[in-house]
Amino acid sequence: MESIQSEAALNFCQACAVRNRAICADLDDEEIRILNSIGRRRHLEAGEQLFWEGDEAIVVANVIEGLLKLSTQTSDGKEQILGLAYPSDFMGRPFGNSTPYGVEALTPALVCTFQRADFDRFAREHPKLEHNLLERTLSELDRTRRWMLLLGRMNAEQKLATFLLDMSERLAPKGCAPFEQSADAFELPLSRQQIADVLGLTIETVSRQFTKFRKQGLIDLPSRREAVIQKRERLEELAQ
Amino acid sequence: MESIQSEAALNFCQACAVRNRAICADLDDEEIRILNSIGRRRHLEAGEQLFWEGDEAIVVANVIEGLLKLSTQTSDGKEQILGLAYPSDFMGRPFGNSTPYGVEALTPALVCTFQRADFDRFAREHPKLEHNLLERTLSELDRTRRWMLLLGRMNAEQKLATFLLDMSERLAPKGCAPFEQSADAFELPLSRQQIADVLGLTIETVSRQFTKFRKQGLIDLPSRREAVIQKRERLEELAQ
DNA sequence: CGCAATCTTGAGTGATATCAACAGGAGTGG
DNA sequence: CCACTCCTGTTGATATCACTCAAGATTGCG
Repeated sequence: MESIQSEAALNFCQACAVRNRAICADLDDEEIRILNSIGRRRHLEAGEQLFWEGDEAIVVANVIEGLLKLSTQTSDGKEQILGLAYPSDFMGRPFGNSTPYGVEALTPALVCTFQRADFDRFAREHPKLEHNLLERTLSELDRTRRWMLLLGRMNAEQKLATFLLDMSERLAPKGCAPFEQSADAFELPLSRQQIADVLGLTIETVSRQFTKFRKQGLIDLPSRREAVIQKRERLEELAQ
Repeated sequence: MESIQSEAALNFCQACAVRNRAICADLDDEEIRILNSIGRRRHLEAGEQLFWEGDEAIVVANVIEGLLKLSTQTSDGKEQILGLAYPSDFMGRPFGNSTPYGVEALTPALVCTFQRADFDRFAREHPKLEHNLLERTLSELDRTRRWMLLLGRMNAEQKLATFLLDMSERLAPKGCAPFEQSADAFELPLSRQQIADVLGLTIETVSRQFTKFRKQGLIDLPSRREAVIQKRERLEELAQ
């Protein structure tokens, strides 16, 4: 088992779909070999939990495929989704004692996990990786702060318009080939309740806003899990 | 002028109040000397702006003394405060093109600024500093995400209770001497409007909640800019 | 003392939450 | 193929919390 793992090690990372975008980008072969030896791939079903809020921070992970949510809740059980993790995103809390949020797969997902102790040690010895992680963390902080404006100062209409535009942008690059997949039609990887938990609303308010947008011809909803943006400019005006 | 600056260089940082807590902690004398040569101290009056949202990200800075706010606004002018910067905190966007938030001093402040290009170059050459910055950014991201729960899922009462407890905690270590300053009585460095902008509320709602807490005996308000926590446990229950 | 800025309080409104009923699909078993 | 159920989402009725608008009160300052 051990030898199979190490033999396959290089191929694993080399063939990795996010090899050039994740924090392991720009590492040399030797570094990749080490990283590979301490990382483990893991499949998750939709709905499966990768870590729980308040866990001892034992594990960190990279997303290879799929979509996951980071979330927390008030003591009376209201949930707030703190962010979504797309392929190449990093999850978990290095250099810390506990994971301050739970992580759950929204779609079937493939992640690359590391024991935090291993990861921390490797990171401290490899500034290039720490630099990549720093850039990623700074971007994530910017994105999170932008979301604070949404949560604190936008009404339901602005929130949903912003959400739809954000999703269409983030889900589009999937087919980043020459024939780029239309960003206007996409599958919603979140349920209405989860959308509500992202936007700080209730499921009923989200549903009503969807209906309103549909009746105004801004969007179409072929099914519960599909959305089509029909008047992007108008949505952009609403989102501002 | 130039020579005075470089002569005084070492002393500047060595005498710095946040020397051991800011991202420059643990740097050796030579590193400190370089950092000092590229940094400039700057005083800010309360209300003075250090950078504007959307600025080209030309400058980054460390807080030495005072309190500053990071904020952004919707296109219709509603403000959201994204965070407060206390002594030893880092502000600005290294490795990026524009500062995604404005920074304004809430009290008279002393900051240590760097041209971003200088800072970026120094950081990339000094992993220790990048590591410090990474740890700080990770903590800030955790804190920001916790605030998302407040903005998205708490009511006005929970928000203000959380705010008061947070302030009392963050302002307390000022007198971190043996005779620690009481955390229960503190000066509010924010106006009612600014508190509203932190909490995603209106000034009237904040004012009403203050009055309610005062009438319930949870807090005292000796003046507009002072608060005294009288029933901390009760506030903690409300904040959850 | 008077003015301006900030804060507080009041009254009324409105957006979103809450509670409740219903609708539509997907899966299951007869 | 059709009933049945479960789950998710939609729609309606009502309540409530926070916002808005407006008027005073307090504070600081020249």
